[in-house]
Amino acid sequence: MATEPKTQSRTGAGRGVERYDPTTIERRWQERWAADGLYRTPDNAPGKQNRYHLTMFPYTSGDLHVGHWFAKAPSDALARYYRMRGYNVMFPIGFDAFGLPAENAAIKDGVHPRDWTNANIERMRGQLKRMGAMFDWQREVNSSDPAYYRWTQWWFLQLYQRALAYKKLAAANWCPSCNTTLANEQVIDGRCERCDTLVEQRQMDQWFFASTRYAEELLDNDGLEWPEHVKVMQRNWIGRSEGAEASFALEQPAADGTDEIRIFTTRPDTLHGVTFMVLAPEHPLVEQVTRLEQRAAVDAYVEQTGHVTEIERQSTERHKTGVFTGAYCINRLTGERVPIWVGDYVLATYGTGAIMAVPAHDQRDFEFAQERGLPVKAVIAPPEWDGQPLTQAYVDEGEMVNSGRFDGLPSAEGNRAVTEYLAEQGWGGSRIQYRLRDWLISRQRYWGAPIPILYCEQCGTVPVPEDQLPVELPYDVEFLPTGQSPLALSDAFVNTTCPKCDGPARRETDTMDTFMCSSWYFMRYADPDNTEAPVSRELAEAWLPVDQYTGGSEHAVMHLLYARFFYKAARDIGVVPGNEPFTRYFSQGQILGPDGRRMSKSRGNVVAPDAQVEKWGADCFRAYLMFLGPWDQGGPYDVDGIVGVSRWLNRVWNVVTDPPELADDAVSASELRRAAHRTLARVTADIEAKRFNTMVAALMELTNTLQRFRDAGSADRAAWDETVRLLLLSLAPSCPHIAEELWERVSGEYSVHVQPWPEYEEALTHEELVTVAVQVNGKVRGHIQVPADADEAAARAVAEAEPRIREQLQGHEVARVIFVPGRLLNIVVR
RNA sequence: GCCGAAGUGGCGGAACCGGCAGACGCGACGGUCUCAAACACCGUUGGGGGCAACCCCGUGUGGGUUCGAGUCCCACCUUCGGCACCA
Repeated sequence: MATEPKTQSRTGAGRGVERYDPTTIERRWQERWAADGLYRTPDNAPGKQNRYHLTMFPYTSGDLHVGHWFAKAPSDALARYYRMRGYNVMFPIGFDAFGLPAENAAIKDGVHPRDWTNANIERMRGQLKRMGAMFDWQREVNSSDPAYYRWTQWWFLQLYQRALAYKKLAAANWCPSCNTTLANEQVIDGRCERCDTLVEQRQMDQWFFASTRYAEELLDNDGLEWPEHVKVMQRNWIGRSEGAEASFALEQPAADGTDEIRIFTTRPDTLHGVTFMVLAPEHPLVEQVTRLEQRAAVDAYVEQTGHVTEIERQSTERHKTGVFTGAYCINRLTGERVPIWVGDYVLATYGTGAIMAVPAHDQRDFEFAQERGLPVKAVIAPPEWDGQPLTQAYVDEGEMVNSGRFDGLPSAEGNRAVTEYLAEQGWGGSRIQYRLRDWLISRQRYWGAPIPILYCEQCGTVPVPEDQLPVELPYDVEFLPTGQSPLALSDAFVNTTCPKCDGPARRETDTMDTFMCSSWYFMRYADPDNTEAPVSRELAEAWLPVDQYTGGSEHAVMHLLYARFFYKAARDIGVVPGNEPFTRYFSQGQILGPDGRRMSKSRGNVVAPDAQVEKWGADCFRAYLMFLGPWDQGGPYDVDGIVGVSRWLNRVWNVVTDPPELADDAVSASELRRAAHRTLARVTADIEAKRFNTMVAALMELTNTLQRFRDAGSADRAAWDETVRLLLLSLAPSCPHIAEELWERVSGEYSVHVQPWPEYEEALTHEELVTVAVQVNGKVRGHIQVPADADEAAARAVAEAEPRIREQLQGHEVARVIFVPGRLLNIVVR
């Protein structure tokens, strides 16, 4: 039992027991668990099934915030529960250690990104350990460690070999504040996801991953046990459209021999209604087709649209600008001559970067045509159309008119017929288009994994041979706020020799998007020290895919989509089993400041977890975060509410360490055991459904029941012991320290965390006597006590014996009786 | 504009399949212990009425289905999240 000197409680407890002191017991157990390797997870545990639980690894910002606790504490409770359920559970942790803030700190404060990051890891590791989670620290990964990013580079080479990584010159999202390019997913409302700066477009030679090649497979997420809204967001992001591609003949072929404009449309049934074409300003044909007399106007327009920010350009409010090129093409279906315009409402990056404009049946084309007096030709008849010119675009389906041989067909059939006809004639055919763009991974920054490519004067683009990995980041570089990557300024890094011809070569100076590091970190946990491969096939099969992933929904279309793409590529490379990285995913809500707004230093509403832990203890803080509300909702952190959880844990402590007089007592035996088993049933169901708030409430109720018996002075010995035992076991996942301490005191055993999860007795989860509400005409008029298995006749007999009920029934005729066993009796009278 | 989620006491929230609305907490109020306090302990706490047993009203708004609706259906309002010239 307890070995340290007992401190006397103050007046309140009044019973001369030792007080609950979370700080002391939490430190002691954390040390003991670490010393014993209690949370080391073997790759194979005889007789146990492996189960992989994962919480997103934190970015090394320097301090854990309440959000980290909110994400990780319930996730830990879940992992601990499955461990008690008999699984060999892996619950690893590591650090997402590459990224911009480290480099910005270097520029601002003169600290090297590596030192800054490592110091942060050191601090965060301590904070994470204070949480008392069952992390297996021997599996820790650090994405900025050369032993890790060597494999990030290896992955790049595998993708390169399979032509899944390629370099192209394209308009890229450029954040002028971060001085780097961004992937599409990292631009939110035209602004940088990190720093909120307006994003510009720049033509740049950049590395991409061909994620669109997996678009169809990524779209298929039905089988995943993920929140529906996340699956919907991903489907919308991928944005599959079925339609047709069609070729329009240029009236005069371009200088380079191009003789057509290709467009994508989802409405081939409107092809006869084309009255003009629009090219995106970036479209290569703009330069080619523009006629002499329009050149000045077109050049000025293209120049001007280059200065429009992406957010302005994409605003639907903005009126549609454009300029005529002077050139024409031919609608092959009608032989009509169609003018070619340039307009920035057409996006260069979607479809072919050119559209056929059908003002009669597209709102945007209609607006464009109206302003310029371009003709509107109706080819789909609106219902009850009188043949008069349209005053607005009719965008719904209808019957084809003015469409020659296709007249009379409804839109759906028309789409098919026109597409087939285009294919027959060699003018196009059916096509599927995605909104998803290939993933731009080049970053013009230092603190990331260097792209393992070099450029040789003789051999061109040469991948760094695998045995020469990692391409290490040089430590000794200058961090200047020039907008140039320090790598580009480092001669020692840039200048190298070609592995093919031994001639002089220059290294690629861009680094990889840090989302690349986080796309495979969960594989590395399975085999963190492997020097031959990112993960061995054997261990990949032992652990992957992840059984339960938890993290914030801000990653719904970034990390989670990239990781899915990456896993499919890894599967095709032969490294991992299965098709999806995360079988189950749960997205927790966001914890806000006490004022209901996002916590931020500038708002002064940041709650520091360290202070909460110091004041209340880790168990209390963990349980309070679980108790706040539904985990997937999040919400404001109410600093005053935690005292309720603290009082509860004190009650748990007091009731367990200072039991009442114990004897044989049939009444308390029955009541206690029923309460215990009912609670266990609730807690079990709640944990599995991740309803931690009601789980804590159930545990509080059981504690209150125990306390009631303690205050009464006596209880049945066996039932009391059983109830305390069940309370501590079901408390263990959420409050591991106090559960361990009290478990040792009552049972003398170690550790509560290796105990099997108890089974409840079904029969004990129901009451023997139940209270049934008695209604007359749907209004509650009284309550009766009946045996749980009483039938309608029995319940009615008891009810009608009640004076109040009899009074209500007097003078009325019973029309109907509804009986819900164990709950309610409703007597309907006339 | 489109898609998704949600509106319940002073506050966070609970209520499995349509069956006693407000579990569990916070706060507030009253009390105990204390020189005094508290993160100690006990009690009360949706609103209104009644001395009382009790009665009436009440889950964003308006309608509907039902013996019975927070829960189902229709319309609307509000809030939050996502997407937004994607042809």
